[in-house]
Amino acid sequence: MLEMRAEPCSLRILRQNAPPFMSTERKTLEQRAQMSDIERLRHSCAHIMATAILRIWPDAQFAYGPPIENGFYYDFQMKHRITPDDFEKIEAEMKKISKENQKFEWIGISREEAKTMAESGRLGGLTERPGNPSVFKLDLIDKIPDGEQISCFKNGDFIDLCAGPHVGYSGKCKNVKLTSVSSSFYMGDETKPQLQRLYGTAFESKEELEAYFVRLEEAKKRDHRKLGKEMRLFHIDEDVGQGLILWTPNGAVLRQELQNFISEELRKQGYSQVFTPHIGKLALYKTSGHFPYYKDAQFPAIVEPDALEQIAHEGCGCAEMTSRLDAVSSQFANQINERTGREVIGQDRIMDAEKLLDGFLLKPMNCPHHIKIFASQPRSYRDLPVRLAEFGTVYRWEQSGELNGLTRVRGFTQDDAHLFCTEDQVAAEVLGCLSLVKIVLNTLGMSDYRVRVGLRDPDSGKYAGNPEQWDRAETACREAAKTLGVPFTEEPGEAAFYGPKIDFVIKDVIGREWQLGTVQVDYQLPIRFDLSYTGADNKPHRPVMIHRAPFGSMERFTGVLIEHFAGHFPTWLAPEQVRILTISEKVDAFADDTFAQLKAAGLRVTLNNDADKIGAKIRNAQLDKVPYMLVLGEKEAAAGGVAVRHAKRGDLGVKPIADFLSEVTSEVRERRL
RNA sequence: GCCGAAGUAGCUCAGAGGUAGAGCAGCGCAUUCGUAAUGCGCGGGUCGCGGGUUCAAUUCCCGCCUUCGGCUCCA
Repeated sequence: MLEMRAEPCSLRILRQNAPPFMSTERKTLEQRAQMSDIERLRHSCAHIMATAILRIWPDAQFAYGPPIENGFYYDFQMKHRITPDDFEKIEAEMKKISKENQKFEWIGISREEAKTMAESGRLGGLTERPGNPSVFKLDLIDKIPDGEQISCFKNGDFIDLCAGPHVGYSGKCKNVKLTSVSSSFYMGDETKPQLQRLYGTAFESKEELEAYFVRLEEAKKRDHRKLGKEMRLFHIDEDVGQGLILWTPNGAVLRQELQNFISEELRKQGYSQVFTPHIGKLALYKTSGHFPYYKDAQFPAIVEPDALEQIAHEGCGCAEMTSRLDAVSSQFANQINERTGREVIGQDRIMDAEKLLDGFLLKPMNCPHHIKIFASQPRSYRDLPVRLAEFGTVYRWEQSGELNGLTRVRGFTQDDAHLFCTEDQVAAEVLGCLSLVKIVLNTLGMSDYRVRVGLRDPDSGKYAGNPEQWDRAETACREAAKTLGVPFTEEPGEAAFYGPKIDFVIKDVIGREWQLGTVQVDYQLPIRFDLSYTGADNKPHRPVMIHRAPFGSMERFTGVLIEHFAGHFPTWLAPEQVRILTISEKVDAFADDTFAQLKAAGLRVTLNNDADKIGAKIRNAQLDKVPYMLVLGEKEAAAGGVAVRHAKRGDLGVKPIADFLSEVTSEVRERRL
């Protein structure tokens, strides 16, 4: 699961969840016993796959082979590198093993016996393998707590360290298919050996197996990267840079409509729109605490031309420049440490003021800018809450291997806002944020989501702020989550160190989960920036900050949305809402007139008066996923009507233009699905 | 960043040590047609980039870039 480190600030960017099965933690025996039938089957398939691999490559050393959501895998190490060309051979061997109908037998052994078997290479092998000890099994044995029964399973000649459970006989495992091969680190640890990971899937019946691959094919058809290209929604260009999205005209319409929608809701909820630049001084992020702690995840600092010339003149090297950029003055350090009441900036970062280098940073988040807007004038308790909203573009240096279409990018625009309020207002404001998220998701028909409430770990002392404050904020989050009417889970230890949070995890139509929106309560940044407002008692008070983003980012949300609708956007979002299709040149004038009327009504309409036949024009419009097609021929011209065809609902018959216009414009205005 | 695979026309893809081909899209001409493809013709590629081997490289080798599948990461 996601690890929540002590972060100084803010909107955790919305990431796909690590699937729960990635955890290599040992399961308890009780958890094992709860394995479902299908998991049991797939886990047994992993053993059969290992057996097959060993028959072909006897040197293979196996590590860990669990069932996963849609199948199973086994991690192993061997000289031969598996490629998809090997799948057929391995599958054939697996089928053979299934036919042999080997019994899965449980064997309980002592720790000593287990170690002896592992050292001889017998454990996780078909025979003893002198000189090739089962290194991973040895390590796994060491991880089994003292006193716990060491459990093995044997099928045919293959004996594996395994807590089970398994199916009775390998004959059950016949509907199996290998799906992909990749690599992984032992125990998910980058410093440990890199293993080959072979994935497969298995089902009880042949029909289910086939249906699974059909579903996969369907899923591929709605991949936002494929649809994005086909529908010309966005483009990523090598010369611009990886992970940097170019929103093409069609995609820009989609994004603009989404932003208009959010903006309308924000106005209703009393937000103020702001604009801030894409960069800010390094000192700003030193105050917030983001620099240099997250340096690896940021684009490098931008140094002013004069300063650059100066240090070049001084013969300053890269390493020195970096440390001069990272450092702070003792005055700065004292100030921050005093405000927070802890030594958040160590002595090692302090440098003489004249050696310090300042520069700019492409903003990795918007909060510091919004904080400075809040702090730009004296604030009274009567002004609160102050709600500052911005579609703020941020830049983060994501690892190249992580980039993915619209869902993982290096520059993205958050539908961001920061709320500054009194302690007493936190509950109501969190509630307001959640209702906004709910409106957004409902409007888009995304009903399949769940909510995670991240609370503090009661046993940890890492949290900033006082316990009473935390209790109130956590209660506020919990109560707010309850009002959503959707299942939510409370996850202790998942809070940010500066405050509790609520994350929205959205399922797309295929069932994949994505973390999008988030609401976070923050007690820490107001302290670091020494924010205050004047209370009714005429004394300064510390405001509480709330970070929130219902979409998360325009990029990721759009990506999810494309897949959610499979490209068939509701009319209000469709880049092209209506296409007029003429049957022959004889109706060109009528078509022009109709086109002008729809255009005047504010619809995004195009006219296809090519010499193609009507069947071809309809086909093209269908493929372009245009919601409404108006077929115009001599009949319609004579009657002053339009023959309406909807991309999903088919032929809707002929109706007067005025009727069609009022229907579609109200559909768009109401943002109907 | 790590492991593996891939990159040929706008798109989907075929091909092979002797400087490339299909379908769709585009353009032109003909057709004037009633709810998912009218016909004929034409244009279009430094075969991702840079080196090397060779008489000859898009093809073989090396490096790089990008994409894909994972891993790791994800303020």
